[in-house]
Amino acid sequence: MKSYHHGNLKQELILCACKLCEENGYETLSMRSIAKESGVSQTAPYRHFETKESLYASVAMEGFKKLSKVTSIDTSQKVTKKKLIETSVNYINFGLENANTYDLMFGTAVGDFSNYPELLDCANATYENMRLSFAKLANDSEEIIAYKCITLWSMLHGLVGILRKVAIAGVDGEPLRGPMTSASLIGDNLDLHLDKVLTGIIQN
Amino acid sequence: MKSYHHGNLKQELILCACKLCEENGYETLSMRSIAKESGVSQTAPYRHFETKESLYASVAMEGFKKLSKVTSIDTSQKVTKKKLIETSVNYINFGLENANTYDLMFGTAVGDFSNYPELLDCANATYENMRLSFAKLANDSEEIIAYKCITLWSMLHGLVGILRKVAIAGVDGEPLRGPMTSASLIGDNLDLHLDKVLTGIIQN
DNA sequence: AACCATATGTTTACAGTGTCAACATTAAAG
DNA sequence: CTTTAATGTTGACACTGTAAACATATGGTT
Repeated sequence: MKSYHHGNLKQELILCACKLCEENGYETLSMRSIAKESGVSQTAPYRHFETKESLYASVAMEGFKKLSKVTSIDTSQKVTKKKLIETSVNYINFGLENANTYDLMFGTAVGDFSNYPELLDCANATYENMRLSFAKLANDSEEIIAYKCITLWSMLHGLVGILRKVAIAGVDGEPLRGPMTSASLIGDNLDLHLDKVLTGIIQN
Repeated sequence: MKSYHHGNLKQELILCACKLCEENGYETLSMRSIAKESGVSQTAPYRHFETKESLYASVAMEGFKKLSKVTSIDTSQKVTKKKLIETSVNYINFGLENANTYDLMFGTAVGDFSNYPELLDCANATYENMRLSFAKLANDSEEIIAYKCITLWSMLHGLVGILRKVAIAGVDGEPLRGPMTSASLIGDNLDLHLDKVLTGIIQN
Protein backbone atom coordinates (compact mmCIF):
# COMPACT_ATOMS: atom_id res chain seq x y z
CA MET A 1 0.00 0.00 0.00
CA LYS A 2 3.03 2.26 0.07
CA SER A 3 3.23 4.82 -2.65
CA TYR A 4 6.02 5.18 -5.18
CA HIS A 5 7.21 8.31 -3.46
CA HIS A 6 8.26 8.04 0.12
CA GLY A 7 7.37 11.55 1.16
CA ASN A 8 9.95 12.04 3.84
CA LEU A 9 12.85 9.96 2.70
CA LYS A 10 15.68 12.36 3.36
CA GLN A 11 14.73 12.72 6.99
CA GLU A 12 14.40 9.01 7.43
CA LEU A 13 17.72 8.35 5.74
CA ILE A 14 19.49 10.75 8.04
CA LEU A 15 17.86 9.27 11.10
CA CYS A 16 18.77 5.83 9.91
CA ALA A 17 22.33 6.89 9.17
CA CYS A 18 22.71 8.43 12.60
CA LYS A 19 21.55 5.25 14.21
CA LEU A 20 23.77 2.96 12.18
CA CYS A 21 26.71 5.31 12.56
CA GLU A 22 26.48 5.34 16.30
CA GLU A 23 25.89 1.62 16.51
CA ASN A 24 28.66 0.37 14.27
CA GLY A 25 30.83 3.33 13.37
CA TYR A 26 30.68 5.43 10.28
CA GLU A 27 33.11 3.21 8.40
CA THR A 28 30.57 0.43 8.20
CA LEU A 29 27.77 2.77 7.27
CA SER A 30 26.86 2.39 3.62
CA MET A 31 24.57 4.14 1.20
CA ARG A 32 23.03 0.83 0.40
CA SER A 33 22.48 -0.17 4.00
CA ILE A 34 20.50 2.92 4.87
CA ALA A 35 18.54 2.46 1.67
CA LYS A 36 17.65 -1.09 2.59
CA GLU A 37 16.87 -0.12 6.18
CA SER A 38 14.50 2.54 4.87
CA GLY A 39 12.89 0.04 2.51
CA VAL A 40 13.90 1.82 -0.63
CA SER A 41 16.06 0.94 -3.63
CA GLN A 42 19.82 1.04 -3.29
CA THR A 43 20.40 4.18 -5.26
CA ALA A 44 17.49 6.17 -3.96
CA PRO A 45 19.70 7.99 -1.41
CA TYR A 46 21.52 9.59 -4.31
CA ARG A 47 18.47 11.76 -4.93
CA HIS A 48 19.16 13.37 -1.57
CA PHE A 49 22.89 13.04 -1.07
CA GLU A 50 25.23 13.72 -3.93
CA THR A 51 27.90 11.63 -2.32
CA LYS A 52 28.58 9.58 0.75
CA GLU A 53 30.53 12.43 2.25
CA SER A 54 27.49 14.65 2.09
CA LEU A 55 25.54 12.01 3.99
CA TYR A 56 28.32 12.03 6.55
CA ALA A 57 27.99 15.79 6.71
CA SER A 58 24.32 15.46 7.59
CA VAL A 59 25.04 12.96 10.33
CA ALA A 60 27.80 15.18 11.68
CA MET A 61 25.41 18.10 11.70
CA GLU A 62 22.93 16.21 13.83
CA GLY A 63 25.82 15.53 16.13
CA PHE A 64 26.69 19.18 16.46
CA LYS A 65 23.08 20.05 17.16
CA LYS A 66 23.00 17.53 19.96
CA LEU A 67 26.35 18.68 21.29
CA SER A 68 25.20 22.27 21.28
CA LYS A 69 22.14 21.28 23.22
CA VAL A 70 24.07 19.68 26.07
CA THR A 71 26.90 22.19 26.23
CA SER A 72 25.30 25.54 25.70
CA ILE A 73 25.33 27.92 28.62
CA ASP A 74 22.62 30.49 29.15
CA THR A 75 24.69 33.62 28.65
CA SER A 76 21.87 35.91 29.62
CA GLN A 77 22.51 34.81 33.17
CA LYS A 78 25.65 34.99 35.22
CA VAL A 79 28.35 32.63 33.97
CA THR A 80 30.33 30.84 36.64
CA LYS A 81 33.27 28.52 36.69
CA LYS A 82 30.94 25.89 38.02
CA LYS A 83 28.80 26.16 34.92
CA LEU A 84 31.83 25.87 32.73
CA ILE A 85 32.85 22.74 34.54
CA GLU A 86 29.38 21.34 34.13
CA THR A 87 29.45 22.09 30.44
CA SER A 88 32.87 20.58 30.11
CA VAL A 89 31.71 17.39 31.74
CA ASN A 90 28.78 17.32 29.35
CA TYR A 91 31.11 17.78 26.42
CA ILE A 92 33.26 14.89 27.48
CA ASN A 93 30.31 12.68 28.18
CA PHE A 94 28.91 13.45 24.77
CA GLY A 95 32.23 12.42 23.26
CA LEU A 96 32.26 9.18 25.19
CA GLU A 97 28.63 8.26 24.72
CA ASN A 98 28.48 9.22 21.06
CA ALA A 99 31.95 8.09 20.23
CA ASN A 100 31.32 7.07 16.65
CA THR A 101 29.42 10.20 15.81
CA TYR A 102 32.11 12.20 17.52
CA ASP A 103 34.64 10.70 15.15
CA LEU A 104 32.59 11.83 12.23
CA MET A 105 32.31 15.33 13.63
CA PHE A 106 35.96 15.84 14.45
CA GLY A 107 37.70 13.37 12.20
CA THR A 108 38.56 13.56 8.55
CA ALA A 109 35.56 11.77 7.07
CA VAL A 110 34.04 15.11 6.20
CA GLY A 111 36.98 16.92 4.71
CA ASP A 112 36.15 20.58 4.45
CA PHE A 113 33.15 21.87 6.34
CA SER A 114 32.86 24.90 4.10
CA ASN A 115 31.53 22.57 1.44
CA TYR A 116 28.56 22.09 3.76
CA PRO A 117 27.56 25.54 4.99
CA GLU A 118 24.82 24.32 7.29
CA LEU A 119 27.24 21.98 8.97
CA LEU A 120 29.76 24.76 9.30
CA ASP A 121 27.15 26.97 10.95
CA CYS A 122 26.21 24.28 13.45
CA ALA A 123 29.82 23.63 14.30
CA ASN A 124 30.51 27.32 14.75
CA ALA A 125 27.43 27.81 16.89
CA THR A 126 28.80 25.40 19.46
CA TYR A 127 31.96 27.40 19.64
CA GLU A 128 30.22 30.73 19.66
CA ASN A 129 28.39 29.90 22.85
CA MET A 130 31.65 29.00 24.49
CA ARG A 131 33.11 32.31 23.37
CA LEU A 132 30.18 34.20 24.81
CA SER A 133 30.49 32.33 28.06
CA PHE A 134 34.09 33.32 28.52
CA ALA A 135 33.28 36.86 27.49
CA LYS A 136 30.67 37.03 30.21
CA LEU A 137 32.94 35.48 32.80
CA ALA A 138 35.67 38.09 32.67
CA ASN A 139 36.32 41.37 30.98
CA ASP A 140 38.97 40.17 28.56
CA SER A 141 39.99 41.29 25.11
CA GLU A 142 38.64 39.36 22.16
CA GLU A 143 42.07 37.88 21.70
CA ILE A 144 42.33 36.62 25.24
CA ILE A 145 38.84 35.19 25.06
CA ALA A 146 39.65 33.36 21.86
CA TYR A 147 42.78 32.10 23.49
CA LYS A 148 40.92 30.76 26.47
CA CYS A 149 38.39 29.07 24.26
CA ILE A 150 40.92 27.23 22.19
CA THR A 151 42.82 26.22 25.26
CA LEU A 152 39.76 24.69 26.83
CA TRP A 153 38.43 23.24 23.63
CA SER A 154 41.62 21.50 22.66
CA MET A 155 41.94 20.18 26.17
CA LEU A 156 38.43 18.74 26.12
CA HIS A 157 38.92 17.32 22.66
CA GLY A 158 42.17 15.73 23.68
CA LEU A 159 40.65 14.29 26.83
CA VAL A 160 37.84 12.67 24.93
CA GLY A 161 40.30 10.97 22.64
CA ILE A 162 42.39 9.69 25.47
CA LEU A 163 39.58 8.63 27.76
CA ARG A 164 38.11 6.63 24.93
CA LYS A 165 41.28 4.67 24.52
CA VAL A 166 41.02 3.93 28.21
CA ALA A 167 37.47 2.77 27.84
CA ILE A 168 38.42 0.42 25.02
CA ALA A 169 41.50 -0.92 26.74
CA GLY A 170 39.71 -1.36 30.04
CA VAL A 171 36.84 -3.41 28.74
CA ASP A 172 38.30 -6.86 29.11
CA GLY A 173 39.43 -6.28 32.63
CA GLU A 174 43.09 -6.52 31.83
CA PRO A 175 45.17 -4.23 33.97
CA LEU A 176 45.72 -0.93 32.20
CA ARG A 177 49.24 -0.23 31.13
CA GLY A 178 51.28 2.90 30.67
CA PRO A 179 49.44 6.08 29.81
CA MET A 180 46.09 4.42 30.19
CA THR A 181 46.62 3.97 33.88
CA SER A 182 47.07 7.68 34.37
CA ALA A 183 44.25 8.55 32.05
CA SER A 184 41.81 6.40 33.93
CA LEU A 185 43.01 8.21 37.01
CA ILE A 186 41.73 11.41 35.47
CA GLY A 187 38.56 9.79 34.28
CA ASP A 188 37.70 8.85 37.83
CA ASN A 189 38.24 12.40 39.00
CA LEU A 190 36.96 14.28 36.03
CA ASP A 191 35.34 17.07 37.98
CA LEU A 192 38.46 17.72 40.00
CA HIS A 193 40.63 17.63 36.93
CA LEU A 194 38.43 20.02 35.01
CA ASP A 195 38.28 22.34 37.97
CA LYS A 196 42.04 22.57 38.02
CA VAL A 197 42.29 23.04 34.30
CA LEU A 198 39.60 25.66 34.16
CA THR A 199 41.06 27.55 37.09
CA GLY A 200 44.29 27.70 35.16
CA ILE A 201 42.61 28.86 32.00
CA ILE A 202 40.48 31.48 33.67
CA GLN A 203 43.42 32.97 35.53
CA ASN A 204 45.22 32.87 32.25
CA MET B 1 63.93 -12.50 -13.77
CA LYS B 2 62.18 -12.11 -10.46
CA SER B 3 61.72 -15.23 -8.45
CA TYR B 4 58.46 -16.67 -7.22
CA HIS B 5 59.22 -15.56 -3.72
CA HIS B 6 59.74 -11.92 -3.09
CA GLY B 7 62.12 -12.25 -0.19
CA ASN B 8 61.24 -9.10 1.67
CA LEU B 9 57.59 -8.59 0.91
CA LYS B 10 56.30 -7.73 4.34
CA GLN B 11 58.74 -4.88 4.72
CA GLU B 12 57.93 -3.55 1.30
CA LEU B 13 54.20 -3.80 1.89
CA ILE B 14 54.48 -1.80 5.08
CA LEU B 15 56.61 0.83 3.43
CA CYS B 16 54.17 1.00 0.59
CA ALA B 17 51.22 1.23 2.94
CA CYS B 18 52.86 4.03 4.91
CA LYS B 19 53.43 5.97 1.74
CA LEU B 20 49.94 5.50 0.37
CA CYS B 21 48.41 6.17 3.77
CA GLU B 22 50.16 9.47 4.16
CA GLU B 23 49.49 10.47 0.58
CA ASN B 24 45.79 9.72 0.35
CA GLY B 25 44.61 8.83 3.82
CA TYR B 26 44.15 5.42 5.26
CA GLU B 27 40.56 5.15 4.07
CA THR B 28 41.70 4.88 0.48
CA LEU B 29 44.46 2.46 1.29
CA SER B 30 43.59 -1.02 0.13
CA MET B 31 45.11 -4.44 0.44
CA ARG B 32 44.95 -4.74 -3.29
CA SER B 33 46.59 -1.42 -3.99
CA ILE B 34 49.66 -2.17 -1.92
CA ALA B 35 49.84 -5.58 -3.56
CA LYS B 36 49.77 -4.06 -7.00
CA GLU B 37 52.25 -1.37 -6.02
CA SER B 38 54.59 -4.07 -4.78
CA GLY B 39 54.16 -6.05 -7.99
CA VAL B 40 52.56 -9.02 -6.35
CA SER B 41 49.20 -10.78 -6.60
CA GLN B 42 46.20 -9.21 -4.88
CA THR B 43 45.95 -11.66 -2.04
CA ALA B 44 49.64 -12.01 -1.31
CA PRO B 45 49.45 -9.47 1.54
CA TYR B 46 47.23 -11.91 3.41
CA ARG B 47 50.29 -14.09 3.99
CA HIS B 48 51.66 -11.28 6.13
CA PHE B 49 48.60 -9.50 7.48
CA GLU B 50 45.68 -11.48 8.72
CA THR B 51 43.36 -8.59 8.15
CA LYS B 52 43.37 -5.03 6.96
CA GLU B 53 43.32 -3.81 10.53
CA SER B 54 46.57 -5.57 11.21
CA LEU B 55 48.11 -3.78 8.27
CA TYR B 56 46.82 -0.56 9.76
CA ALA B 57 48.45 -1.57 13.03
CA SER B 58 51.81 -1.90 11.30
CA VAL B 59 51.48 1.51 9.68
CA ALA B 60 50.46 3.02 13.00
CA MET B 61 53.47 1.43 14.63
CA GLU B 62 55.82 3.03 12.15
CA GLY B 63 54.12 6.28 13.01
CA PHE B 64 54.75 5.85 16.73
CA LYS B 65 58.38 5.03 16.06
CA LYS B 66 58.75 8.23 14.10
CA LEU B 67 56.86 10.22 16.69
CA SER B 68 59.05 8.83 19.44
CA LYS B 69 62.12 9.83 17.50
CA VAL B 70 61.13 13.49 17.22
CA THR B 71 59.65 13.88 20.68
CA SER B 72 61.92 11.93 22.96
CA ILE B 73 63.92 13.89 25.46
CA ASP B 74 67.29 12.75 26.70
CA THR B 75 66.38 12.14 30.33
CA SER B 76 69.95 11.39 31.30
CA GLN B 77 70.53 15.12 31.02
CA LYS B 78 68.81 17.98 32.74
CA VAL B 79 65.21 18.41 31.60
CA THR B 80 64.06 21.98 31.16
CA LYS B 81 60.82 23.67 30.30
CA LYS B 82 62.45 24.79 27.10
CA LYS B 83 63.04 21.21 26.09
CA LEU B 84 59.46 20.33 26.84
CA ILE B 85 58.30 23.18 24.66
CA GLU B 86 60.58 22.04 21.89
CA THR B 87 59.24 18.53 22.17
CA SER B 88 55.69 19.80 22.20
CA VAL B 89 56.27 21.77 19.04
CA ASN B 90 57.73 18.65 17.46
CA TYR B 91 54.70 16.66 18.50
CA ILE B 92 52.34 19.14 16.94
CA ASN B 93 54.38 19.40 13.78
CA PHE B 94 54.39 15.65 13.50
CA GLY B 95 50.64 15.69 13.77
CA LEU B 96 50.30 18.33 11.11
CA GLU B 97 52.85 16.94 8.70
CA ASN B 98 51.77 13.33 9.06
CA ALA B 99 48.13 14.06 9.41
CA ASN B 100 46.82 10.91 7.79
CA THR B 101 49.14 8.66 9.71
CA TYR B 102 48.25 10.54 12.86
CA ASP B 103 44.62 9.65 12.26
CA LEU B 104 45.52 6.05 12.06
CA MET B 105 47.53 6.23 15.27
CA PHE B 106 44.96 8.05 17.36
CA GLY B 107 41.72 7.29 15.61
CA THR B 108 39.53 4.23 15.68
CA ALA B 109 40.84 2.39 12.63
CA VAL B 110 42.88 0.18 14.91
CA GLY B 111 40.42 -0.68 17.58
CA ASP B 112 42.24 -2.17 20.50
CA PHE B 113 45.98 -1.86 20.63
CA SER B 114 46.32 -4.80 22.96
CA ASN B 115 45.57 -7.00 19.98
CA TYR B 116 48.88 -5.77 18.58
CA PRO B 117 51.39 -5.97 21.42
CA GLU B 118 54.26 -4.47 19.45
CA LEU B 119 52.12 -1.50 18.56
CA LEU B 120 51.07 -1.11 22.16
CA ASP B 121 54.68 -1.12 23.25
CA CYS B 122 55.63 1.55 20.74
CA ALA B 123 52.70 3.72 21.77
CA ASN B 124 53.55 3.33 25.43
CA ALA B 125 57.20 4.08 24.82
CA THR B 126 56.30 7.53 23.56
CA TYR B 127 54.38 8.18 26.70
CA GLU B 128 57.00 6.69 28.97
CA ASN B 129 59.59 9.18 27.83
CA MET B 130 57.23 12.00 28.61
CA ARG B 131 56.66 10.57 32.06
CA LEU B 132 60.37 10.35 32.69
CA SER B 133 60.82 13.91 31.52
CA PHE B 134 58.31 15.25 34.00
CA ALA B 135 59.77 13.05 36.70
CA LYS B 136 63.16 14.58 36.08
CA LEU B 137 61.81 18.11 35.96
CA ALA B 138 60.36 18.18 39.45
CA ASN B 139 60.22 15.98 42.47
CA ASP B 140 56.58 15.02 42.21
CA SER B 141 54.65 11.95 43.25
CA GLU B 142 53.87 9.38 40.58
CA GLU B 143 50.32 10.52 40.65
CA ILE B 144 51.13 14.15 40.03
CA ILE B 145 53.50 13.20 37.25
CA ALA B 146 50.86 11.11 35.58
CA TYR B 147 48.47 13.96 35.95
CA LYS B 148 50.83 16.40 34.30
CA CYS B 149 51.47 14.02 31.46
CA ILE B 150 47.86 13.54 30.62
CA THR B 151 47.17 17.21 30.87
CA LEU B 152 49.91 18.02 28.40
CA TRP B 153 49.19 15.11 26.16
CA SER B 154 45.51 15.76 25.81
CA MET B 155 46.26 19.40 25.19
CA LEU B 156 48.70 18.58 22.41
CA HIS B 157 46.36 16.02 20.92
CA GLY B 158 43.53 18.48 20.96
CA LEU B 159 45.62 21.19 19.42
CA VAL B 160 46.67 18.98 16.56
CA GLY B 161 43.07 18.21 15.78
CA ILE B 162 42.04 21.81 15.82
CA LEU B 163 45.03 23.24 13.99
CA ARG B 164 44.42 20.75 11.23
CA LYS B 165 40.90 21.97 10.73
CA VAL B 166 42.40 25.42 10.39
CA ALA B 167 44.86 24.21 7.83
CA ILE B 168 42.09 22.63 5.80
CA ALA B 169 39.77 25.60 6.05
CA GLY B 170 42.52 28.07 5.29
CA VAL B 171 43.68 26.44 2.09
CA ASP B 172 41.43 28.22 -0.35
CA GLY B 173 42.21 31.64 1.03
CA GLU B 174 38.72 32.22 2.32
CA PRO B 175 38.65 34.21 5.52
CA LEU B 176 38.54 31.90 8.49
CA ARG B 177 35.37 31.92 10.50
CA GLY B 178 34.49 31.35 14.12
CA PRO B 179 36.75 29.06 16.09
CA MET B 180 39.14 28.74 13.20
CA THR B 181 40.12 32.35 13.47
CA SER B 182 41.19 31.93 17.06
CA ALA B 183 42.87 28.64 16.37
CA SER B 184 45.00 30.12 13.64
CA LEU B 185 45.89 32.79 16.13
CA ILE B 186 47.38 30.11 18.31
CA GLY B 187 49.02 28.41 15.37
CA ASP B 188 50.91 31.58 14.58
CA ASN B 189 52.15 31.86 18.15
CA LEU B 190 52.61 28.24 18.97
CA ASP B 191 55.74 28.66 21.03
CA LEU B 192 54.18 31.34 23.15
CA HIS B 193 51.03 29.35 23.64
CA LEU B 194 52.87 26.23 24.63
CA ASP B 195 55.03 28.19 27.01
CA LYS B 196 51.95 29.44 28.81
CA VAL B 197 50.35 26.06 28.89
CA LEU B 198 53.45 24.31 30.10
CA THR B 199 54.08 26.89 32.74
CA GLY B 200 50.61 26.21 34.01
CA ILE B 201 51.09 22.48 33.98
CA ILE B 202 54.49 22.55 35.65
CA GLN B 203 53.29 24.78 38.44
CA ASN B 204 50.42 22.38 38.72
C1' DA C 1 71.38 -35.95 -2.08
C1' DA C 2 66.46 -37.03 -1.50
C1' DC C 3 62.38 -35.93 1.02
C1' DC C 4 58.95 -33.48 3.01
C1' DA C 5 56.69 -29.87 5.99
C1' DT C 6 56.20 -25.11 5.94
C1' DA C 7 56.24 -20.51 4.32
C1' DT C 8 55.07 -17.85 0.77
C1' DG C 9 52.93 -16.91 -3.61
C1' DT C 10 48.85 -17.26 -7.25
C1' DT C 11 44.11 -17.97 -9.15
C1' DT C 12 39.52 -17.94 -8.62
C1' DA C 13 35.41 -16.73 -6.42
C1' DC C 14 31.85 -14.31 -3.50
C1' DA C 15 29.43 -10.82 -1.40
C1' DG C 16 29.54 -6.07 -0.58
C1' DT C 17 30.67 -1.17 -1.88
C1' DG C 18 30.21 3.92 -4.27
C1' DT C 19 28.41 5.74 -8.10
C1' DC C 20 26.74 6.44 -12.94
C1' DA C 21 23.21 6.13 -16.80
C1' DA C 22 18.79 5.06 -18.46
C1' DC C 23 14.25 4.61 -17.35
C1' DA C 24 9.52 5.01 -14.48
C1' DT C 25 6.36 7.35 -11.77
C1' DT C 26 4.47 10.97 -9.52
C1' DA C 27 3.77 15.79 -7.64
C1' DA C 28 3.92 20.57 -8.69
C1' DA C 29 3.65 24.56 -11.94
C1' DG C 30 1.97 26.64 -16.05
C1' DC D 1 -4.65 19.40 -18.32
C1' DT D 2 -0.34 19.18 -19.95
C1' DT D 3 4.39 19.68 -19.21
C1' DT D 4 8.35 19.76 -16.22
C1' DA D 5 10.98 18.83 -12.41
C1' DA D 6 11.51 15.86 -8.37
C1' DT D 7 11.89 11.51 -6.82
C1' DG D 8 12.09 6.64 -7.31
C1' DT D 9 13.90 2.00 -9.69
C1' DT D 10 16.92 -1.22 -12.52
C1' DG D 11 21.08 -2.48 -14.17
C1' DA D 12 25.79 -1.92 -14.73
C1' DC D 13 30.87 -1.01 -13.70
C1' DA D 14 34.95 -1.03 -11.28
C1' DC D 15 36.47 -1.57 -6.92
C1' DT D 16 36.87 -3.61 -2.14
C1' DG D 17 38.00 -7.41 1.88
C1' DT D 18 38.69 -11.93 2.33
C1' DA D 19 38.15 -17.10 1.98
C1' DA D 20 39.47 -21.63 -0.51
C1' DA D 21 42.15 -24.33 -3.46
C1' DC D 22 46.28 -24.72 -5.62
C1' DA D 23 51.58 -23.82 -6.90
C1' DT D 24 56.27 -23.16 -5.86
C1' DA D 25 60.20 -22.51 -3.40
C1' DT D 26 62.97 -22.99 1.25
C1' DG D 27 64.99 -25.23 5.04
C1' DG D 28 65.46 -28.98 8.14
C1' DT D 29 65.66 -34.13 8.64
C1' DT D 30 67.00 -38.31 7.25
